[in-house]
Amino acid sequence: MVLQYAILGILTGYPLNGYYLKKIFDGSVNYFWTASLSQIYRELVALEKKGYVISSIQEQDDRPDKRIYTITEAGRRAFQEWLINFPEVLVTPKRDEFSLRIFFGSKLGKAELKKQFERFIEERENFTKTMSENKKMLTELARKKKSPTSTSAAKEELCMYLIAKRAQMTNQVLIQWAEECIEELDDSDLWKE
Amino acid sequence: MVLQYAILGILTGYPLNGYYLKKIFDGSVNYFWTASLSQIYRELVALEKKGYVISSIQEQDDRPDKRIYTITEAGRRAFQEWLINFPEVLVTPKRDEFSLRIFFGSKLGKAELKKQFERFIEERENFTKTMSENKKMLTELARKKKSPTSTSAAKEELCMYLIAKRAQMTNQVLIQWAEECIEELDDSDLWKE
DNA sequence: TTGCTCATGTAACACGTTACATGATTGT
DNA sequence: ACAATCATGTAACGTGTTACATGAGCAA
Repeated sequence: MVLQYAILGILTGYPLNGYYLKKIFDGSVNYFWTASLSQIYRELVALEKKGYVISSIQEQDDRPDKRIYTITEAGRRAFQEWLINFPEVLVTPKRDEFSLRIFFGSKLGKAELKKQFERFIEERENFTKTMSENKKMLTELARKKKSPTSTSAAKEELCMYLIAKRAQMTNQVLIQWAEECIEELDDSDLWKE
Repeated sequence: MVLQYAILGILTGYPLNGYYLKKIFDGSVNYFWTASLSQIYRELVALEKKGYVISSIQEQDDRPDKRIYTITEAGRRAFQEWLINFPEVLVTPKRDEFSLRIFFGSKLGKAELKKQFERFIEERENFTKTMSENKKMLTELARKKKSPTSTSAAKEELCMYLIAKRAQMTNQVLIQWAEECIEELDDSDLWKE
């Protein structure tokens, strides 16, 4: 359900094929909602069945043909309705294997634990870089998209900024957390290795 | 897969029935890995098929009978092996409907957006309280559990502390983020309402 | 010549959610 | 009287992952 609305939300801006939709996903929505390509293809088919999108084939000579999905009026209405009905209970299942492993980490060696925290920090620092690259992609896309008025475009930018800020802030605090964990391990004399 | 190891990890400490296992889950692992009761029952059956746990019925007069699951030697080995083989690629799918809705929030009114951020802050503040209550439950449980040595018990406590700290820190930063979002909205003149 | 990107999809399986069924006890 | 807690489970459905199949163009 939620994934379908995420897809509809992206399609309100511009018609897209599944493959490229996934690219946009990876550069934006992906920070808070992940989806695989096969999932996206499946949901696009489901959305077309519902009449929320229509597809058309765009032939290409050098590359494989594209199936372009365009949102319908019914799709726009459905998306708008979903958005307005902000529910009290939201979907927030958590699946963080790293935390789980650290939670049970007492059976791991000190060196191993430290190594994992260091790797974690590295990943988070890479994430910071990836984010700024994605930002470029999104601003490029924003230019392609004709917004009805400049105010609504500015509103969209604000919302994206707020979400990007969240990603940045949590990323930052996680790096700090991991650094403190390493310190904590260094200060601890529970391991003899 | 991961859920099965999470369950095994808990069962290394003490034999439990599904219902109470879920309670412990909600008070600890739940911060980074959620699971429903029916999922836990299903995985316990799967674990027994694999020979990683064995169950026995504990009859009760006043309450329904309990099916107590005890981890086997094979189960302990499987868990230990899983833990040691810290993979490079970890499971971290994201499903955060709140962020998704805010991301597409430009079509929402300013008042509505502010309301949602305020609600978000409230929830986060409740979470802080819940955490400290859970902490009490966990320390009670820790007393029931006989750890082979005091050092390993202390190690376990350290790991739990590190994970609790993570939950606290991210929670804290999310409250700060939401407060800044409200400010940002207040400062903005993009809405006329 | 090996692997990546573009491009679409199917099929099988694994995992997660929701609803249903049952029923005693305890607290408000 | 009503709701919550304790306690276990099944069944149907919805969602997510992984592997497979196909194939051209392009860069190292």
